[in-house]
Amino acid sequence: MATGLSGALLRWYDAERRELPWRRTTEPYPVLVSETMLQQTTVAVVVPYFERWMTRFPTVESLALSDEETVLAQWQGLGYYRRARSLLACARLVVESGWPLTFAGWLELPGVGKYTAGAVCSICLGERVPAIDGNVERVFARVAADPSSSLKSAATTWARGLVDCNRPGDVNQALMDLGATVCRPKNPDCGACPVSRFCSAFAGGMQNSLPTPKPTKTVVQLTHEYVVPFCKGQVGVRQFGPGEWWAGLYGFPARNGEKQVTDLLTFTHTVTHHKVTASAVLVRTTKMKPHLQWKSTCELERLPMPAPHRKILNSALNAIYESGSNATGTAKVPSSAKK
DNA sequence: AACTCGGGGAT
DNA sequence: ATCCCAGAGTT
Repeated sequence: MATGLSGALLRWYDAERRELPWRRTTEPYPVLVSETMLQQTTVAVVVPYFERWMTRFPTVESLALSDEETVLAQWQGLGYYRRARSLLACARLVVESGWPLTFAGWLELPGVGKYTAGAVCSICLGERVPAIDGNVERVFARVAADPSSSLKSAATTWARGLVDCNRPGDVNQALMDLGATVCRPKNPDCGACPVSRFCSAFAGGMQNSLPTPKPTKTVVQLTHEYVVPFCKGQVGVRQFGPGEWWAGLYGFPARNGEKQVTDLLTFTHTVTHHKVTASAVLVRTTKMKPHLQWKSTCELERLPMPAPHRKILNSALNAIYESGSNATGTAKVPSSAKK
């Protein structure tokens, strides 16, 4: 029987926990998929990706037998595409050698760091190891009223004591649920908090000034102009190379002085500390430039593209189908071209 | 320790 | 517009 803070936390968790699709099981495969998707990504965004992924790759064997492009296509739009490659590599290692049975074994898998190893081991194996994410760091900073700018080490020591019980996986997930729904970054709901009586920040009325905010990085402004080449019903794309953003994924080439263009759209997207103002134009050509890969709309659906380029593609397909609507008015925008 | 790597939702 | 999210890997 857990007592004190962890006991109050678990009682709250049993009553208030979020019902999430990956919480229906403690099998390592779905748990690893969810934990990988959740790295630096919000729960609401992950849920539909997780459901689709488990339908497309229901078992670790089915994932291991897939090719990288198919895997990346399932991941497209989630960002941090290294995670998808790591997950594929994990699947192949696991099919070869079996699931790791210890924290140290999990740490050796690609894309599995201390957080993910702790989460999977505690949830699937019942190992008493902490899982320190941004939520847990924030909860710790407030409970301990710790103003430090580097909380990882102290939060780990603190959480090690909390998970030393019969339900380490639930303690870890309870801390994250608490951080996500009650001990929020802004305006924490201390009135609804099950551990407020253990919280030093609450006692001192400092919950809104902890944790200490990190210095903001300066944002670099960039402008990217893209061209969507169109020829005989096919679209020209290129694969991003090593060292480029979105290496290995597909998208559109930079505009290079093309005339006779159709304006498509202008929008901004943010890549870490870069703010890019992107614009794209459509160019209808009569020759398929050989340095590009020419794809039908059907093939484009299955191609892994980062979100901004998928957005450009959809805009281009809309423009093409509008101008190409025939006398019978039967031309339709493919469902994949909807926003 | 500092940096890269995506994208989106909440405020 | 800013913050920050169930972080990991590299330099």
